[in-house]
Amino acid sequence: MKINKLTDYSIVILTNLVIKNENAIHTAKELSEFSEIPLPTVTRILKMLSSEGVLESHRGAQGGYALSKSPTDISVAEVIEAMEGPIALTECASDDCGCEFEPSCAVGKPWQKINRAVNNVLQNISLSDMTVKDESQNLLKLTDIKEMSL
Amino acid sequence: MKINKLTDYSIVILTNLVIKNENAIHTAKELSEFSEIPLPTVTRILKMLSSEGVLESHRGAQGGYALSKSPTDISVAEVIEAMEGPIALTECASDDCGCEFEPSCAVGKPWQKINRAVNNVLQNISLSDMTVKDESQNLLKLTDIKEMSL
DNA sequence: TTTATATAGGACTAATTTGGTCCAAATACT
DNA sequence: AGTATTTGGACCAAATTAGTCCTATATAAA
Repeated sequence: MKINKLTDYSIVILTNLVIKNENAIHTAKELSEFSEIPLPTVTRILKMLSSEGVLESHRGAQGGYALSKSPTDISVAEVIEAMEGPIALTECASDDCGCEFEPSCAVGKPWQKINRAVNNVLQNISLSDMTVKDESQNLLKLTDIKEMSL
Repeated sequence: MKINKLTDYSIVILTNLVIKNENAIHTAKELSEFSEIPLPTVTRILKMLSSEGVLESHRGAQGGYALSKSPTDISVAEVIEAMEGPIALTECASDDCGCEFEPSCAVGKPWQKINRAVNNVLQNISLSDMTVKDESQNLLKLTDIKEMSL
C-alpha cells in the first residue's frame, strides 16, 4: 500500500521543476541540487519519465529535460504509472485477470471497484495541484468526485 | 502502488471465511484448503490478523480463528492496516512527517489529502461487501462519498 | 571540425522487504 | 495427568527495489 521510493522522488522532482520554471529545460544536475536527491538516482528517474513520455529529453550541450505538456494536464496517476506501471492494488485488478482461480475466486469484482475509485482520486490531482501548499484549498471538489465512476 | 501479496491473500481468506460461516471457528488448515493457499502462508496471515485484533484465536484442540466482530463492521482498510500498518502512499503522509526536508519540501500537504481520499475509499468497503459478486450492485453510493472528508 | 556538455542504455551491487519454514508454548478433550 | 491439536514466535531464504557506475550517442558552441 505504498508507492515506491523512486516514485515518491519523481513527484518531488517534477513538483520542483514546476515551481522553478515549468517551461524551461532543466538538467539532471540542476534538479538533483534543487530536490536534494543524489544525482545518480535523479538521473535514473528522469530517464524513466522521459521514456514514458512525461518528460521530453534534449541531448547535448544546453540540453536537459522539460515537461511534455502543461503541469495542469499531468496527473499524479500518470506519473505513478510511468514509474511503476498500471495502478492496481492487486494482481487481479483487471476485468479479466485470467488467473487459474478466477472461476472460484471469492473476491474480484469488488477489488476492481476499489481500484477504479483509487485511480480516480489519483487522476484528479495534477502536478500543479501538488505545488499548492495552502491547506485551505481543496484539491478535490465534490463536483469532481461525483464524476468518479464507481 | 500495490498491496502485499499476503494482504491480498488475507482478504481472500477472510472473504472465504465469511462465505463459509461467519460465526464459526475455523482452523488454519480448513481455511488453507478452502482458499487454495499454502498452509504455512495461511498460518502466518492468521497470526497477524489475530494479533491485530481482526480475528480472535482459540488455542488447543477444537481451536482456530473466528472474526472478532461482524463482517459488516470490518473494513478493507482495517484489514490492510492490520497486515501492513497505516495506509500511507508516501513516508511523509502524516500531518507531521518530521523529516529533515519538511520545511523546504515542495510536496506534503497534497499527499496528505490524497492519502485521506484513498483511505476513505478503503474504509467504505466492508468484508461483507467483498462477498458480493454481482456487478450491478454498487458498493459505494454517492451518499457515502459525500461524507468523505477531503 | 573539435570540444565540452548532457542524456541513453545497460550492467552490476547493496539493501530492504517479502515470503516461507520450523520448533516451542498453550489449550481442550479423554 | 496425558496427549493430540492448534496457535505463537523466532528464524532463514528468496525476490524485489534502490542506488551506482561506465560507455555510447547526440548537440551546441568555439
